Amino acid sequence: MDKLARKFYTCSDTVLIARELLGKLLVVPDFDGKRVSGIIAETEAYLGLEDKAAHSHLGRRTKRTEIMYAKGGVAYVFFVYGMYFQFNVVTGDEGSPHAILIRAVEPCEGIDIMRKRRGTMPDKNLTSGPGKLAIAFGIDKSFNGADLCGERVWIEESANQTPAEIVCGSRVGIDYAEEWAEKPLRFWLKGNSFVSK
DNA sequence: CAAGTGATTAGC
DNA sequence: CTAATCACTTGC
Repeated sequence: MDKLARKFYTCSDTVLIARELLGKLLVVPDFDGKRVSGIIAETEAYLGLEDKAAHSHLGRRTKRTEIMYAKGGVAYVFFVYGMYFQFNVVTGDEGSPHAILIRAVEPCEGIDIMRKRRGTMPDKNLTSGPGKLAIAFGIDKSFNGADLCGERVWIEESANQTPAEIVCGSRVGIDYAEEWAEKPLRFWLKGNSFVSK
């Protein structure tokens, strides 16, 4: 399967891309070249300047948020709560700081590697949250800025994509964002058991 | 339900 | 410089 092309990330609306990412395959080859992959089951859109929940709200530009201003199709990885990395996809044109947080995936290839990284626990719990999937995929700060058209991490069409209904709701963990906290910018595959709680 | 954990940020 | 906060997870 081919990697999604640059224009997928730059030539449409962030909210639309957040929906389209569902059902696609997130792929990270490990050092052996062995693939670790999962079907994207849950995403959240963060909309640049106006979104009070976004790190780039009001054009805030710091060392951390700098990569959000890059051209779409690169990774934005940040560290939070002293323990967890969050994997985001930057979208839009250069200078437009939009991003999509990948909140959950359904393990596909390399499940043994994921189990090893996450330790003993039910498979249902391997990648059912943004911090968990970063651990399972071995995503850390060094992935920040990685080109999704490169060799480090990418997204491709899923071969046996079973059509599923997409539903939306409010985003989680952003109670500080006032009226933006309730906007329906979180999307997931209906009934998928890997969607975070 | 609450603690843990440390980078990041805003505010002196 | 210091202190508060945080796009979460786990274990009590």
